[in-house]
Amino acid sequence: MQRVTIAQVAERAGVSTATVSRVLSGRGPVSAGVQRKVRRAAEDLGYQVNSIARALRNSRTDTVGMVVPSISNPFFTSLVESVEHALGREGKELFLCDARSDPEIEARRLATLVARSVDGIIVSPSHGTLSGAAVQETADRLPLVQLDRFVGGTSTDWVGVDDVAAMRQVMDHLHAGGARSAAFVGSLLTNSSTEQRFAGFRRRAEELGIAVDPGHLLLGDYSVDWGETAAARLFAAGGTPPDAVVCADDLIALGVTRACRAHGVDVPGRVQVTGYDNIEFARLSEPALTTVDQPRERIAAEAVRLLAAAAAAGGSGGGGGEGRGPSAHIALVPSLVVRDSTRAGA
Amino acid sequence: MQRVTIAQVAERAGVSTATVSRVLSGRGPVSAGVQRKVRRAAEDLGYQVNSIARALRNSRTDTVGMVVPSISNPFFTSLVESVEHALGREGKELFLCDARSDPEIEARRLATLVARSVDGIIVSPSHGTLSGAAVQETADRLPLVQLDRFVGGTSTDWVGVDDVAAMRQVMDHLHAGGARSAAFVGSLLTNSSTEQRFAGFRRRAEELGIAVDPGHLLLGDYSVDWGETAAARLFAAGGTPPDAVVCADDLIALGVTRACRAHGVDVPGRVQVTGYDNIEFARLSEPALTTVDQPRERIAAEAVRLLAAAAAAGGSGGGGGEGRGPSAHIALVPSLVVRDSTRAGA
DNA sequence: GTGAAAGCGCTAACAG
DNA sequence: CTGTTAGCGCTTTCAC
Repeated sequence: MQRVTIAQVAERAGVSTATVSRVLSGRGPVSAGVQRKVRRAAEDLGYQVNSIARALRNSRTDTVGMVVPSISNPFFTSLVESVEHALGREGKELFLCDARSDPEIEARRLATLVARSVDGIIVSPSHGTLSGAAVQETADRLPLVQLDRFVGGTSTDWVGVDDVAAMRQVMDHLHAGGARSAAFVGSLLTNSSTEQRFAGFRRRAEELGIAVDPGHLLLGDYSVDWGETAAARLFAAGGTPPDAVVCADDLIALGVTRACRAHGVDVPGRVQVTGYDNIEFARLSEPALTTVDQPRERIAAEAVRLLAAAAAAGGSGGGGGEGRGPSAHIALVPSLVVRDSTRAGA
Repeated sequence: MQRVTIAQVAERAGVSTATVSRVLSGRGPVSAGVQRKVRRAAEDLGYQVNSIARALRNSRTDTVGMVVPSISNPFFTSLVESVEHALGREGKELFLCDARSDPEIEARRLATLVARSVDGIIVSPSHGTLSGAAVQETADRLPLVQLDRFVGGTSTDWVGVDDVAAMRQVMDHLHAGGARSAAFVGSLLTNSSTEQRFAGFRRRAEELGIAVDPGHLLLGDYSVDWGETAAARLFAAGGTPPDAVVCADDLIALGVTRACRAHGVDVPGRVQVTGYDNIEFARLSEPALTTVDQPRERIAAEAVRLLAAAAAAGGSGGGGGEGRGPSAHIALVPSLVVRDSTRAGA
């Protein structure tokens, strides 16, 4: 099965390849008659552009690369969906890569995307520092936007939510529900999400006079398993359990509520639990999770917009030294979704 | 930021572009000394291959395209992970597309992948008939393997599980747990998964003498919402609810158990519930779901193997008329995972 | 309005 | 062992 080329279409239509190209890409003046002939010939032969050749010629692939820490985390898949959606409106494709939460794999993926000449890259870096070098290097070569998470010491655009503001809402809600002490369960402080959320948690807890036992800061990873483990630790015999458990994401919160069920700890009666992200399964757990809803569609739309702007403003780097002005940091305000894992305010 | 080309490396190393190419792609004999010089130069300049140019020249992209019905279904994302993993071992990349369960979008995605000259395509067709034309057309141009779901009337390789055998296990287990009547909740019979699972359900129910009320066959879509809706219907006042609810996938089953909880129907006391796929959340629901575990890693590995074989056997078509022998249909046997949503056998 | 021709970056003959 | 050269399929000046 040989692929049909522009040359064959040209021959069949009795014109030059230049004309065929003009017709098919809709650029340049071609008489109506010739147009029809060419289209006809292309149709008959089942012609399809060879986007590789086109890309080589145009040095544009109409493809955007996206790298996420984990494709099995529903939050990221929904973010991917939103980005794909937003890109579709611009006639661009998405090339998706999973970094498996490993900065090395992530670096390789980024390099691959550069080699493939994608038009731009959207990345949610898996590590707050170790991802830095690769992200910066990539950003020096291509338009790049960080999404959700970001990495320190780089000068690229970023879109995400205001974690600190979100945590303020969470803590206020828990406080209104009677919480006077709280625990925080997150991942190791090696990515911006956890860092920011933890910072927001700690600050507002202090302001509200909510007690935080140093032993009640449990850092592991973003997984249900870790949530279960952490909860088991919190409610182990001996210590004094907190009134509330604030989780850095929904997966952890799902694990925590599950462990509470298993250990006969009433949620929200004995302890209130909150998540973050509002993944679909958050509403399905028993009890349904109170969580922070991230405006994915808007995050995605902004990211795509920034990427387009960067591309228009001239090939490389998002912000830093050359070219465009300083990089944009867009923090959207998320909203609290109150369900059954917390107590309604007084 | 101009990209470094092979020519610049050649100049810096004082050799020809051909030599550089030979060194960098590891083909052809080059003296050790020159090798070092070239690598050095490439390193200094930060050279990276332009895979677009390479692809145009080689007509090989080392990229495989994958199209799934829905990237937000955890089963498919885990399949994607497995496939990516398997491809990684062959030094190939994955280009992932989401068809949003729409055969038209699916057809466009397939066309795009062809235009992009991927080396092969792995697709789980969203529709049992409407996906047919596009899949066949694509298979005529490129090596293609169907995964999990398949479409009728095509002649391509396929890898998945034996749904009928799986359903036999499910029904036997329910029967042993005392079920004498059962309902089936699935998607519309427009994809092979539901079709096969339904066929398996119906056949074994008959053989075991399990009663199936015609009103207890509920077909909607693969979603939690539909599961909830269906369950509400089954337990609505008036009818006689079944002893067991067999669901065509875990999302549906999650919805069903949730609705049961909401309506105070005891699972598995009053009604047993089973899922299919064994997604991560299956074990988290209350009660944890009994379900069918699909051997994703093996499915993925087989698919990649078949694709490689097809590619080796000569460019196009998976099986059909020309070239290779008849197409392979590989049905792996899945295993039942018994948890708390069913009653242990007598 | 249309054609001829150059060239994107790379690799594979073919010479030497 | 290494260099020269042609050309993958497409777009785009530059002539006519």
